[in-house]
Amino acid sequence: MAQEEARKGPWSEQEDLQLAFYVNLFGDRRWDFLAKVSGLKRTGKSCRLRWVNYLHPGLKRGKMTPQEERLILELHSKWGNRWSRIARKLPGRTDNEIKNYWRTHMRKKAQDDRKNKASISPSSSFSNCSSYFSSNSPDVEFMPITENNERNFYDTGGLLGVHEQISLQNAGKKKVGDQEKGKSMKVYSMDEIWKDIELLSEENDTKNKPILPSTMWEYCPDSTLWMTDEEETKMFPQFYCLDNQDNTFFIG
DNA sequence: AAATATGCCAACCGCCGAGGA
DNA sequence: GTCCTCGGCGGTTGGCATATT
Repeated sequence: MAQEEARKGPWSEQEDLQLAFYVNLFGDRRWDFLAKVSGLKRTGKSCRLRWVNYLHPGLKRGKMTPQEERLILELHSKWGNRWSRIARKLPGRTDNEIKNYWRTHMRKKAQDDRKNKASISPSSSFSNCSSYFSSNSPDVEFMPITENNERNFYDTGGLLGVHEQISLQNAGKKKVGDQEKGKSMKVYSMDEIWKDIELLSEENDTKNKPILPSTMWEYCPDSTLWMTDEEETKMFPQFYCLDNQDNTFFIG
């Protein structure tokens, strides 16, 4: 079968909404499936990346704190470029973010070191790092997570509803910042959600592309879609939940 | 004010391992 | 045991924003 050419490049807000909606519906595991079901002309990989690095509700934005910097330095000296592993110890930070951070800041630091070395004594840039730890640093494990209890950041389940977060992102135009995470359940009507999507499709001039596949279920050959409430709750700790009585969505 | 350099970040690419057929 | 698909990971690149000259 001739696969349609996958879309590449920056994601539109409409695509983000679409992806977030379907991730909340089906969970964040089967990315190929999600890519198909959602009607997005993206690869599963691309969807996963977008979710993990940008749309995930638990994401922290903004500058690294000194504690985070210290932790990155320490973990990198321990594990090297195992960014995903390091990221697991920094809740809300992605491997990509840490990788980028390391590249820019450490490159700069290395340059500075080189300058310093020229004037002081010869030493590796890491000896510099270790002195950084020993000095003024309290316990580096400021976020104690045991190996067993290690929560994979990529698992679905953040504090902020996707719709809420995307709205915030739209309001703040990309830079989410350290906004207060949603502490209470928020209720959206179907109309609100779809209005958002419709607005976006108008803005982006999507030329009447359907947001949803004609019948969603034709993409769901898999019995896992029919789970008990309990199973579903476990799998999707946070999702849109349709209230039949007043036709609203809960995000919880 | 314009040109250039640098910083930052999103996204792609290719490789690898796990799991299923 | 082999092949295939998919997800995850690390490296890299491209483009936009900001700073500097």
